[in-house]
Amino acid sequence: MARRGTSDDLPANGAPVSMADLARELGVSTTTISRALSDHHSIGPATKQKVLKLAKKLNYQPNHLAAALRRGQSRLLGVVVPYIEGRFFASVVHGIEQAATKAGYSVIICQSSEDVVQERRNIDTLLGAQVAGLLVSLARGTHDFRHFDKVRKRGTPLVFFDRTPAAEAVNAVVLNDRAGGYISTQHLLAQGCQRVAHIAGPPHMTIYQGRRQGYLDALADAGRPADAALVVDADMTQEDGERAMRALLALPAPPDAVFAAGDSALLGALQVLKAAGRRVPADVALAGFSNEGFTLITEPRLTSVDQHCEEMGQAAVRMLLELVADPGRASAQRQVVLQPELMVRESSLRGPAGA
Amino acid sequence: MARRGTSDDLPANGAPVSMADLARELGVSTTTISRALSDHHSIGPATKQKVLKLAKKLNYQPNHLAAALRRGQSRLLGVVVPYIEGRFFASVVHGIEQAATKAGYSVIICQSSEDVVQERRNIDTLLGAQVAGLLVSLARGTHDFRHFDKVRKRGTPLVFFDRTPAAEAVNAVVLNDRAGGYISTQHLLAQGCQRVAHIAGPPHMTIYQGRRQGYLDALADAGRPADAALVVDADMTQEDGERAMRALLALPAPPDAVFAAGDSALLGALQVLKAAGRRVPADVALAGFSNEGFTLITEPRLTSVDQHCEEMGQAAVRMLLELVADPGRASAQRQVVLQPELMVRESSLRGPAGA
DNA sequence: TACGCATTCACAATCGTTTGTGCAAAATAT
DNA sequence: ATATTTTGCACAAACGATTGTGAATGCGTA
Repeated sequence: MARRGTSDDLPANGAPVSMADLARELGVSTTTISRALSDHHSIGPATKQKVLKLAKKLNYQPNHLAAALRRGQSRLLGVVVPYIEGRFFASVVHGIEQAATKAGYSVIICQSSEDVVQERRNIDTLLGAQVAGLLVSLARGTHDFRHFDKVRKRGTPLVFFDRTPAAEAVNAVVLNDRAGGYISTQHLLAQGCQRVAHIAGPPHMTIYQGRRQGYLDALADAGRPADAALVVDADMTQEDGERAMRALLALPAPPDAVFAAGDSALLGALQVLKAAGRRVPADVALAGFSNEGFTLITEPRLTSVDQHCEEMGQAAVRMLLELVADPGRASAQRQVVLQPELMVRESSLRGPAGA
Repeated sequence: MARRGTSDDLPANGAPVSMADLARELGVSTTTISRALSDHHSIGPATKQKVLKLAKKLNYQPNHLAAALRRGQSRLLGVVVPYIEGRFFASVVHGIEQAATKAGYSVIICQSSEDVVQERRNIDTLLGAQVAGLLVSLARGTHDFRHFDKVRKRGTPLVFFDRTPAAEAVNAVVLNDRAGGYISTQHLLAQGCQRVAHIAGPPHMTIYQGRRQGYLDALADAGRPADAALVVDADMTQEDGERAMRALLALPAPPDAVFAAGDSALLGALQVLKAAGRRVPADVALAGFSNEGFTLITEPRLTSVDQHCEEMGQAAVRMLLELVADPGRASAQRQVVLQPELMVRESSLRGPAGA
C-alpha cells in the first residue's frame, strides 16, 4: 500500500498533504513548517513566506486530530440541549455556532430529549470526543449532578445556560427570569387587569422559580394581594396549558389576565378561552414567555417575553472560551445575567386603560 | 510537570487513564489491551476478562482522537443544513442524531444560513475535523458544486438529503416531491375546486421542480387545463406568500384553491385572504407543504404534506454508514425516495363535495 | 525425539502535529 | 579583535491507539 510513488514526490492521489510533505518539498524540517504556519517568532520572515505560499499552492489542510492529540485538546465544543425544536434552543444553538465558528471552533450538538439518562450518555460521548469545553442546558428531570463530577475531575471547562443546576456553584449564562416575570405582570396590571393569574412551570427548575417570583414581586409592588388559587402548576406543554386554563375558569372568581411561564402553555390557554367564548384581551388579557414564532400568527397575536436567545449562546461561548484559555480561573464561578424584553402585542393590549 | 509520581503507579490526578496505564498495571503490552478491548481473537479469554475488569475499575475512557488519527477516520459525522429553525430540518437532524448515536457516531452540525460561501466554509471545517462522512442539504443559492470535488477526491463518503444537486450523480435521500404535489392537488380537485393555483418555489431547486410537476400532473390526469397564470414563483417566505396571493387575487379569474410548495408561503397567503375577506376553505381552499408546527394553530388549521423528516434523517445515516463501511461502493450512486403523506385539515375541507 | 500447528502475546512502526532543547551562524557589544 | 547575544532552524520525543510481523508456549502426532 505505497502511498507515494518515490520517496520525495508529492501525494498524487487523494491523500491529504501533510507537514512532512511541505517540509520535504522545501528541504526544511516539519518543525519549521509547524512554526511558520503558527507564526512563531523563531522563524525568519523569508521562510515563513515560502512555507505559506507552498501550503496554499498544495492546498495544505491541517489535521486537527493530530494537533488535538498532541496538545490534549481539540477545537471542538460540546453542546447538550434538551431538544432543538422550537425557537428558543434553535436560536441559542445558532448563536453558539456563530460565536464558536468565529473563534475557530466547531460545535457538536447532542439532544438529551429531556431525559437524564440520555444526558449522561451525551456527556460521556462528548468527553470521549475530547471536546475543549462543554455547554449544557439541563434536562427537565435532572436532579442528580454527579455526571458532571467526571467533567470537573477531567478539567474540561463547563458552562451552563438557561437551565442550570439549582444550588450549585457553577459557571452559567442565564436570563433574568425574575425580571421577565416582573415586567410581564406589571404590564398586565398597567392594562387595568385586576386578577392576574400565573400558569407556572415545574417548581424545581430555576428558570420557572424566577418567573414565578417576578410575578409575585410585581403583585406585591403594586400593592395587590397574591391569591394562591390564581397560581397553577403546569408542565408548559400546550395540553397542560389547556388544563390549567380550564382550572382557572372554574374558579369562583376567574382571572381577567394570565401570565404563563411558557408560550406553548399560553397557546393552550388561548384555545380554551376561545372555546369558552371569552374575548382576548377584553375579557382576559394574555402574556407569555419565550417569544416563540407562533406568537405572531395566533389571533390575537401573543404578548411574550423575548430572551435574546442568540445573545445567550454567544455569551455562553465567550465565557467558555475564556475558561478554555485560562483553566486556572475555572474555580472562580461566574454568572452572566441577560435582561429580558417584553414584546407587547394584541393579546394583552386593552387600549388606553391606564389613562 | 510530572504526570506520574513514580514509574508504575496510576494517574492520581485528573489525567485520563490510557491503555499504557492498564498495560503497566497488568504487566502486559498495550497491544494486548487494545486487542482485548476490541475482542480480537488472538487474546485469551482469561486475559480479556482481566483487562475488561481493570478497565471498568479504573474507568478507562478510550481516546477517540488517537484512534481516529491512527486509522485515518473518526467516529464523527458532519451535517450541513441551510438552517435549523423550523420543523423540517430540526426533525431531520433529530433523526440523524438518533441513528448516528445508535451506531456509535457523534454528529457535528453546521448551518449554511442559505449562503454558498458559508456552505463552503462548513465543508472545509468538517473535513478538517476528519469526519467519517458528510450529510448535506444544499443552500438555496448553490449552483456551483466544485467544493464537493474536494470531498470526493479525499474519499470522504457523502450523502445528500432533501436538497440535492440538480443534474449530478450523487448518493441521496429525497422525498418524492412529485407525489407530494400530486396528492395535494388531487385532494383539492376532489373537494370540488375548479381553479387550483400553485405558489411555486425557486425553479432551480429540485424539490420545487418536483412539487410543481406533481401539481401539473394531477391537473393533467384530471383532464383540467393548466393555466400558466395560476402558477406564481415565490421564495417560500411568508412575505413572498403574501405577494403571490395578492397577485393571484388580482387575476381576472382568481383561483378557488391554492397549493403552496411551502407552509410559510401558505401562511402568508392565508393572511392575505383573511384581510381580503375571503373565507377559507369556502371561497379558497388551501394546502401546503412540510407540515410545520404552526399548521395546527392557524384558523382554520392548514392541510399540508408531511415529509417524514426523522425517517429521512435515519435513512441518510444508514446510507452514509454503508458507504463508510465499504468505500468501494462509493462509485455506485444510490437514491432513496421517501413517500409523502397528506395531512388533511380544515383549510381544504369543503365537506362532502365529491358526493 | 522431532515436527507441525494453534494459541497467546510482545515489539515496534505508524498516524500528523507540537514543542523543549540544542546548535550553528549572524548580529551586536566590548 | 574577542565575547556575548540574538536569530533561524533541526533533532527527537512526545500524544494514545492500532496493527503487521514474529516469537514463545503448549499440544498432538508421526
